[in-house]
Amino acid sequence: MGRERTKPAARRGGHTRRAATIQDVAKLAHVDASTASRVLRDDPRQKVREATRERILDAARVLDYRPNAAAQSLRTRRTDTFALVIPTIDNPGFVDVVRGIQMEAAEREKLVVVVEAEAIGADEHALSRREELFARLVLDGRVDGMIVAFATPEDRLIARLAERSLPLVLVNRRLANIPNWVAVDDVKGAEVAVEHLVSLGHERIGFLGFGQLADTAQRREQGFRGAMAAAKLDVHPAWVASTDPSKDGGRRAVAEILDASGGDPPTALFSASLVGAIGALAELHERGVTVPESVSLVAFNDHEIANDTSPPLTTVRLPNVQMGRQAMRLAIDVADGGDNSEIMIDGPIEVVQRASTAPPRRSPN
Amino acid sequence: MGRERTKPAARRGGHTRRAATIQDVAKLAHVDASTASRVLRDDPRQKVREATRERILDAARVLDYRPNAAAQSLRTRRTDTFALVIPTIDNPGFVDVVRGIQMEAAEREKLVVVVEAEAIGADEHALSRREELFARLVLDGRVDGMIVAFATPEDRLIARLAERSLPLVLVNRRLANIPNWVAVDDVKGAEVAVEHLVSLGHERIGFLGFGQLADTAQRREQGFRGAMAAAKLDVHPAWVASTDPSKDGGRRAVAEILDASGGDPPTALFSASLVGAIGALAELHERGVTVPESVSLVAFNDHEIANDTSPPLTTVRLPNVQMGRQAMRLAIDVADGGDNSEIMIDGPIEVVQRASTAPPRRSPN
DNA sequence: ATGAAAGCGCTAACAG
DNA sequence: CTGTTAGCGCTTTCAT
Repeated sequence: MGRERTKPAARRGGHTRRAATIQDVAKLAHVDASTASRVLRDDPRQKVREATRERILDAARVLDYRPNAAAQSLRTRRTDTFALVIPTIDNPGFVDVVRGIQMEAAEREKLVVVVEAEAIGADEHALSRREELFARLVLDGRVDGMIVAFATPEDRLIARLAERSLPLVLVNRRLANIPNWVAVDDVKGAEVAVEHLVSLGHERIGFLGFGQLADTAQRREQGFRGAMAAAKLDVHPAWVASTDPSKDGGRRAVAEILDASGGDPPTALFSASLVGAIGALAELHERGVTVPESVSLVAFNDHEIANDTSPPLTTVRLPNVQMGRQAMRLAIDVADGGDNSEIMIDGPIEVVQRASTAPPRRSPN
Repeated sequence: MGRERTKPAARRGGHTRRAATIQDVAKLAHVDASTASRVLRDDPRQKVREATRERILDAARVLDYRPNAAAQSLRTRRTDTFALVIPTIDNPGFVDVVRGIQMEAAEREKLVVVVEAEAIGADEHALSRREELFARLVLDGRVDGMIVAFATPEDRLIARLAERSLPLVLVNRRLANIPNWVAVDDVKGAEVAVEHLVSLGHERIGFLGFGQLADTAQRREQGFRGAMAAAKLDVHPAWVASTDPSKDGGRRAVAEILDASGGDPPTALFSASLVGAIGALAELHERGVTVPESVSLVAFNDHEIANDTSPPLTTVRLPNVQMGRQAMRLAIDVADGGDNSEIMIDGPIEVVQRASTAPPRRSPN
């Protein structure tokens, strides 16, 4: 690691004039601070004469007044800030959800602290560091609530947070003892994928599962099996593989199925994960199995990246942005003392047809 | 937008017992709050008898004491929190930088608020909403400083922030009047890319430029031209195109070059952006131009996604994680009253050879 | 080595 | 309709 070329510089980074306080505003407007406070937050419970209000507003404008967040939250015990915990930023499956959360937050004038759990590290000290960080966020009153997305159920942290009975919302994950969650309909998503393949004429359909520990994984498999049964199709045990939700996991899952099914491979595969499908594609390509000619592939969750693989991947798009928005709303509600709730997003679930799915080569009939 | 299936639930989301304050700790340890404070922050300037210290520490442990962040920062005027502003989370070029920033922050026990500028919206009210959000972050004392990454120079916001002389660090962007920046060596990165192509035997090399307004874009072009000159190669004007840094921009840039160069197209292209290169690849594919047989393509900035295109993209990898870490360090330094500095990251810059580059078909000689 | 006292900037009863 | 008072939880002189 090279030494950087540094050019120390001119001025110091210090602030200039001290920021105006509400006292300053009050003084300038010839009123008491409490009156200024009422006007500035337009407190609905208290009437203020129009002339006074004007004077205060003017004063605030003149002084460029900004309320001090620390003082405000020390007093009110609210920060208008929420923590969002995700495993990593670098997963196409998360992007829309994060976006939805941030959009909703922006509109409701809340701040979002994104904590990337993986960034905290994976060494031996990482776990305690992570706990420490969570503790600081939550227990020190820096946030009004917490949104945990795509958590791994192993995570003891969630359990510990739940104990604290701090407003906590789970996204796309349901856990015993955590009363608040928002999820998309994984079962239906999987069904839609299978129905797409069936409508193309496939009858021998395999399943690439990921992260068995996550409840979403189980529901996707359940949806898969349900749709297969509904279509009166058998699920050959050798056509089902489960690994971890990564590109490499996708490769291994495909390898497993291909190796195990011998001369009797499926004509189509449903991957319960988009990154997994990308890995699967790579493995198929390496083995000379053409897509979609020899085997069709459809993945759960859509993202622009599906356009860039070869062939472009057919996917099932879930209402992820909506899920994010709803999660943020729920977090705000709960922080405001609202009731807990369990929310299943009822948005559109649709196939985004690209080039990786086609009728099976020898259309069975 | 369908109504969600909501199941309101059991308990309310309220907290349980009130958190212990430093007063509680002090009382339990039979000392004054000020003494407790000294021990708990292990203030180096003040000696405390070992026995007393133990008692206080024990009390804190027993009560599970956590300092209240708001009170602390109201008093000390520090939040140990920094804002990170990025255009969007969904850009492979940003991932490593964000990761670096977060890692460094975790190690230095700082919190990072990630603000995704795009998430704030693009409608007519978005700009003012964005300004408002920035204002709240920065001016309300919620953060000790701000890291702005990949900013678009148009952004008036930065200028306004600079006026406030709040600790502000630019990442991968240099702007007049902003004294703090951290950047990788774009010029060298571009040179390395060109040298790679030259070493393969290419002499007719085109340039896909992006986002002319950004200074990085200019430096990459400058590196390109410099390396071409150094290799005594001409840059045909028709081989240079500049669009916006998006997939579609990449498509258009390629189209432009192919259309303009007629029967005399370049044998290799250097794309100053990874997403741009992905678009370029798509356009080439659509036009039946094979990569790398008909034209080689190398992109600035590496990311795993480069493995998933077809063919996999050769890239130049910059020390982006290092840049992120350094940015965080600088932000902390400046917030601590340290001197401003301009830092050029001096890390490894290397070609990641994949399948999109090869010697030109008819090796010139 | 420890305690007493003051105050950061704001809001929320309570008076008037 | 507006002012007075008190205090959120913490740190920091200043005494002792």
